[in-house]
Amino acid sequence: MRDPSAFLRKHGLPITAQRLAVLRAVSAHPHSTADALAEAVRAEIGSISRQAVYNALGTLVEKGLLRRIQPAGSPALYEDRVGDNHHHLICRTCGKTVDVACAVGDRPCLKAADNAGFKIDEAEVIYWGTCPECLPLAPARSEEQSPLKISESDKPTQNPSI
Amino acid sequence: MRDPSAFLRKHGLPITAQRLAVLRAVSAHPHSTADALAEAVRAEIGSISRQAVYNALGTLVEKGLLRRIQPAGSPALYEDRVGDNHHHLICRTCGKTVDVACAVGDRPCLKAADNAGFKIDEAEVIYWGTCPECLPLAPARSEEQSPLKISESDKPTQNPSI
DNA sequence: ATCAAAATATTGACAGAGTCTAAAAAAATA
DNA sequence: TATTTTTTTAGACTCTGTCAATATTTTGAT
Repeated sequence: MRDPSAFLRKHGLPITAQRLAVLRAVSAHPHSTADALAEAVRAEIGSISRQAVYNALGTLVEKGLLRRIQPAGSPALYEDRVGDNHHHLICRTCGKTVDVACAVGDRPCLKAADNAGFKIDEAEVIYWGTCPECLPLAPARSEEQSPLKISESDKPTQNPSI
Repeated sequence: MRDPSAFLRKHGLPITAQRLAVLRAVSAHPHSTADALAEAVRAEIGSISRQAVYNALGTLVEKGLLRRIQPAGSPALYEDRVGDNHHHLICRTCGKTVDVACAVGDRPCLKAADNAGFKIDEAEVIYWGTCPECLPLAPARSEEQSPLKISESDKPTQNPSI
């Protein structure tokens, strides 16, 4: 997004310092939590209320400027890459999240085998696994761990993006 | 699962009334929250603590007898259909959740276009849309609403399964 | 049947993430 | 610049889920 101000204006949204700063923070730190983004914004413009961050993220997601992903066991993450139907690959150990192109092509994921009468508008795909850095640390894995729940002791680098 | 007791024994788990009741509750009300399951169990055996429900669900998921799904914006849901790699279709309006067979086949979802060096162990797919009952209520939809977050006013049938 | 050891259930406090509300402040509009 | 609309702030609150200590139940062997 080249001109965030123009975009906000186009949608009839008042342009505020908070919204612009949140937008820049997401762009600079994709796949970050609301909390991490609030910190990033504070580093840039001094201060912002928690609610203002949630407000900004909420309306920007609603208007389609941002995308919210909510992995199991993790707070919501935000990114500014929208409209290309890409998916995500998340490390169960450190939480690192990377984008992956849709495996099936452009937007075919929207077709379920049987839609049960639903009108489907989104296919959300999350690949769970272990990232290259964490592979040597935890080669074996039992049936399931609570994903993204890192005990304070064995976390290598939480929120590596920010 | 025909004989839950045998299964528990096989895994070295003590057989408790709570675990068996939770198991039956999930079987009777698939795609329910921990809270709803607690209610169902209470209706059957009188009482159970919240923690016991979480404990039972946790260990049963861990042992592979149950599956936990955690849709964005919703508390975790549980089901007893495991091991067949099916996916889910969720109504944004009323939260109704139905099973759908994997569109691509047996377990090919495990292949991402580019695995970025990750060792992928699960592909989680959720189709978001509007169910037949809710379609007439909300024909138009803006870019995104907070999924599964139903304002008290316009919810048709929350937790229809229980 | 009974008893000791191990595991689970209960209870109540606690934590993280997010929402709600009313009042204050800032943008937009005229 | 005055007015109206919208956003921001601050703080209380809710909802899911977890932690920890104690009481209870299962187990397995007598």
